[in-house]
Amino acid sequence: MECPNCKLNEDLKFTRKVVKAGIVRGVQRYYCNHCKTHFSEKRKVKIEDKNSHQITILDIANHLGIAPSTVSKALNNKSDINIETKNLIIKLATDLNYKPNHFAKSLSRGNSNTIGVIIPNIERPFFAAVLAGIQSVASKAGYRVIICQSDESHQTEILNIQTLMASRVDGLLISHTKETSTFEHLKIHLNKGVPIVHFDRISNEINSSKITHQNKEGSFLLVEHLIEKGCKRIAILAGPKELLISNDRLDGYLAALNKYDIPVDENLIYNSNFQKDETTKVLDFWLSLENPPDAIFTVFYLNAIEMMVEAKKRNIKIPEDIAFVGFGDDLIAELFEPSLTVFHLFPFKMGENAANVLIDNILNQTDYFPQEHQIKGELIIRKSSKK
Amino acid sequence: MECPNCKLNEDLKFTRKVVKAGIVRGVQRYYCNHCKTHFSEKRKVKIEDKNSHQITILDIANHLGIAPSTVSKALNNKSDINIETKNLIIKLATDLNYKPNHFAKSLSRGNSNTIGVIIPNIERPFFAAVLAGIQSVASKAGYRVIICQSDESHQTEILNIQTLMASRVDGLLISHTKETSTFEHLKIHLNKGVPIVHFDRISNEINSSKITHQNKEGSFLLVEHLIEKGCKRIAILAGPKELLISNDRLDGYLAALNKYDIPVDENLIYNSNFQKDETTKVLDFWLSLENPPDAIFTVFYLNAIEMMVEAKKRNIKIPEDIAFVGFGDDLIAELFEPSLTVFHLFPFKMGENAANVLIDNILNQTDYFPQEHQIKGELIIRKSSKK
DNA sequence: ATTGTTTTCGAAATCACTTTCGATAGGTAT
DNA sequence: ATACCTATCGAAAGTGATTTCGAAAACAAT
Repeated sequence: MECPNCKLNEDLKFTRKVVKAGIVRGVQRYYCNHCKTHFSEKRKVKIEDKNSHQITILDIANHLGIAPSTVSKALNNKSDINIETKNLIIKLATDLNYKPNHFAKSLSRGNSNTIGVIIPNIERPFFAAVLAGIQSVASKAGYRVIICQSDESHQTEILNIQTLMASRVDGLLISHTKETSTFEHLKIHLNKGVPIVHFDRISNEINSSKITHQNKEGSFLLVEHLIEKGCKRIAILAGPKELLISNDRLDGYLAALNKYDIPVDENLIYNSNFQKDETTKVLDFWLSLENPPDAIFTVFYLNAIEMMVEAKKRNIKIPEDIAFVGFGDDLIAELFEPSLTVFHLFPFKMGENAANVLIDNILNQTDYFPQEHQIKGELIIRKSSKK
Repeated sequence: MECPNCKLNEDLKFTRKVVKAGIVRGVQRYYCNHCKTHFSEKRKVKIEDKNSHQITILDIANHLGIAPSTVSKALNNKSDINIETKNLIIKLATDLNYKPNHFAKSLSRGNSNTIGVIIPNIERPFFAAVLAGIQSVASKAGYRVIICQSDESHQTEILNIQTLMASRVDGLLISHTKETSTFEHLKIHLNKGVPIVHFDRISNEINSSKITHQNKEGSFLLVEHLIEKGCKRIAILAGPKELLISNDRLDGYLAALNKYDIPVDENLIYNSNFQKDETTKVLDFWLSLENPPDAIFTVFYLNAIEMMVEAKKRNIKIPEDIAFVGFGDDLIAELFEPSLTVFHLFPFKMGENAANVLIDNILNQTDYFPQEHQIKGELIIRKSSKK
């Protein structure tokens, strides 16, 4: 091994006095006893390094013989700059195909231009549509979107929040899991000043902005429709008691019964966690009653489909024996036979709305106040309730 | 206005000699004629600044009286550090709830720990499931995921790619639009060293890794199944000619006909772009033929459902008059009446596989070679073909 | 000409982290 | 004791932006 220092000084005869001096990160280091200096094997420089160099504001500044700070001003529409130099800089920047480095920008500015979304499950068409709405608004406003799935697990939801906060998102859009009933994990961050917008599965324990459906109104309309069709014993498959929207929908049901003086039968109210095969059991339970229901309202439309499948197996005529209605809509609700009467939701619109509110909150961070919006739905009457 | 400098020196009598000196970024500046110095109104410091201070490696270093570089080594599992100091640092880091700043890390390291995904439409259950698979693998490997939708527009796809590259993603997962037939916009980045993995709608013009279904095999099985059921005139609703997968599926169809010596009738082959109402027109065209088909195979299962809806309106018996089979699967294919015979795909698995390949390519960036995988599918026979 | 005012520019600090590499204390053979 | 070697540490230089603020040129008014 030759000491590069001695070699440079042409003291070649001393290059033998080189000894090893440890290995650091996999590269051998040496010590020269002649010039009393350390050195290590040079790493090979990647060839691509030169090619893949991205244009920086420093490059632009050098080109023009000006300071990087001036370039920054030009590219960020700051007032403190001459219009001519500004145009010059912008022209060169486009010519050179300059792309700002988001990391440097975020590091320096302390924001990320990114919003985080937490949803229970991306494979549910409803949430996919919400996402699409969020994306469309966010990308127009120049925000990137990071999506996390909680998979209906409270623990995962907490982890997701940590991940997103570690990514320094500027704001958070969230729809809670079925399990979530404590909200401390969210409050901490809201208190730190990160705007939070709830959609669909909201929480009232947090002072966040909230986007909801017409949960109560929709239920009311569906049940009222059943009553008008002559149904007297209307069962409801409600959601988990933890979920606010379940209770809202239940309230709508109760309100409709109340308006038409129909007595409430506790046997006909079932709170479900939507476990596998749970709908079948509930259906059989209802069928086993002395006075079985003549209509079934499920708070989640797919459960109505599941129940109709089972009902058909049991030779029950729909809607003659039992009518069905559900909350939410989908192609399958339309094409299934009989097609399902539903309260149709507009998830894409909900996504757009939520993203708009969040971005508004982010921009007015110092003094924003939480907003609450409701997305209108629509009663769609199909065969499953046409007596 | 008092000059802070003179005030400090208690030359209070001179504080009047202050004149305005322009406005910069909205704050008034002044010039003191006594001490010949400029100054501006101090901005109010945000109160939250103190609260929201995130722990940095410098904080840890100061606490322990060591250098930040040492902390960095400890937190990144580098060898060049004593195990005891390392443990000390890690303990303090967890105690202080230290979260690394991704931006600083990315800026310094030159990578982002993020992968980009471009899909035509997040609302298609198939792509949603692929995404779920990608997410699950990526998050386990510590990668964030940014998702873009191309909305089946080639222009949007190009924009998406630019966005993702500007975000410095470490790798790209892409499924092309129906329109995409040129690939220069991708090649540029592949050549710059960004690993690319194609899934589902792949391209053979790029030297990328590719994950596909058993397109040819699946088609073959579906058509063979129809032939075994006695069908003689099998029509195919094929996809756009630009898409490789369309052609693969068409090839499978042709191979099956060929094997069983069934003549190919050009009238029974239709390349569709899946425009609104196109399926109805095609169905009517086929029905108007002298020799109408006794089976229809659609390359996209939803088209089969659409056609069955129309066929039922025309009092055609399924499968007696015409049998139906489709590529891809969904709850609706199972619950529609008659239920649809399909070649079932495993999109979640495809997503997992694609993400694994991409991450592998990223990690072995210097000398990786493109991989090609095929995800197995499954023939599921349902009522629509049970003659 | 003098004084007052605005506009424009750039040097330098900052953001939080990584990486390189010089230095040295301490450990083993000989 | 000497020669050789290893392990560990920290100073310093990036990484690519933004922001602050001093300075001076340019302009305007008296």
